[in-house]
Amino acid sequence: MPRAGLSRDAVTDLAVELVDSSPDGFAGLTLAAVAARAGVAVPSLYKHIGSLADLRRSVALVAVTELLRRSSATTVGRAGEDALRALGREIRAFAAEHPGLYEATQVAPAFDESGQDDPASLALAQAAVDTVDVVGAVLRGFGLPDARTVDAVRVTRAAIHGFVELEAHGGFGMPDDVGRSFEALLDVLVSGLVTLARA
Amino acid sequence: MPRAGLSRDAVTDLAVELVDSSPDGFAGLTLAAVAARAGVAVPSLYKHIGSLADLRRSVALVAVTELLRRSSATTVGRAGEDALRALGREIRAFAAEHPGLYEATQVAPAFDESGQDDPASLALAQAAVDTVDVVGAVLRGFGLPDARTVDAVRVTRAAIHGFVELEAHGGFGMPDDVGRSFEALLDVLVSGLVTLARA
DNA sequence: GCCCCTATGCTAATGTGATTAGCTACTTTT
DNA sequence: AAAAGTAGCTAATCACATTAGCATAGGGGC
Repeated sequence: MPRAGLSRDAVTDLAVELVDSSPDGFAGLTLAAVAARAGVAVPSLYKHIGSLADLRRSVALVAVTELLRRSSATTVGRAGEDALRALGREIRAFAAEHPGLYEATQVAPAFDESGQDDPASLALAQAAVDTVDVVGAVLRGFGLPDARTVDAVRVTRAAIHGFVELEAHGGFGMPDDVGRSFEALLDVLVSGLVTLARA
Repeated sequence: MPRAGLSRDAVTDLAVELVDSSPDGFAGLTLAAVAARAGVAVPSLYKHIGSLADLRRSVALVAVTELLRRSSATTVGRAGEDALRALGREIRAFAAEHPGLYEATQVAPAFDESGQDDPASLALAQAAVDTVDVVGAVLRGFGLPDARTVDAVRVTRAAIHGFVELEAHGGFGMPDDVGRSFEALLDVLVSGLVTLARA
């Protein structure tokens, strides 16, 4: 029996491909499906990953890392309203191109109450924090009072995430152009944040 | 063997209770768990429901119907900004009191491409439309041009849903008061929609 | 009050998926 | 070339959904 030459990264890569090509998205991530792609029996995967939950977190780390990369890339050299609009569009584009990965972006790290958190979960938590920090940096240009910054970051994340989620799950039944509605969301966000900064 | 006296509604009610009390929320809805609560063997449930997916949609119908009821109740007699704030707070409160049901609210009706949609799915779709219509009615008070109404409804739904989702899934890591951030979301929404109406 | 019929419950069996245990053989190290 | 570790395998177990087929409870008709 020849070896398949797998590794943790190789398995994760297969899982990432699967998640974005499966009609079930992130929920379609099963060990059976990954093993089939790898040309290997299901239990063989356990030589490289600890469990399905572990693999899910690996995929989540890839997802958050990529979202962070794109978020950073699109906002460097921009400020204020310009940066916020670019960030919003980039997140929406990421979700459109990688629906499974976008879902994975919401996976929580494993909290081990014994304090023995695994490194992958720590990395995932850190990447998530970094991604939120990008939003904070983008909002610096709005001149919000320090006491309101956390609120503004939450509002921004909520608005963009909510839109992308509803869009991805077919939550918009009307035939009207969704891209236009997203621009309206950005308009509302920009003018609302400007008002919030004045309060 | 005495009969358990089940019915479609009784099974759905048990499922509704389960979904809100299970730590796994809507994902914790399994036939095994429902059967245990009913004091019945798992296959017995099939006398009352068609499948797990069918039961999920039944729960979703209960959830959307209740959300619709509360949304309507809290907005009657209010208008404009007042109505929008009340609606937002009510949806957030519903999600806090019934996390499982709030999740269920996002379940899509079954689309049978043969055109043979079952009545439960039609009812679910109708209830969902009615719920979105409440948002539309609330926004009437903002004097938006007709061409912008759909955008505004989408923006409003996205913002509120996104916030509630992130909050429910522990997406807000900072220790700052989340209720205050939600009020900020409503502030941003109100001032943003007013601006949108002027554009 | 008795019989029949249907609805509601059951057990048994199948399929999918995750996980663990234990075996074997490839590949690298010494 | 032997030793050692690693990466694959099969077999078995567990949870859950689903289907098939059986038994009976309990109400409607006589």
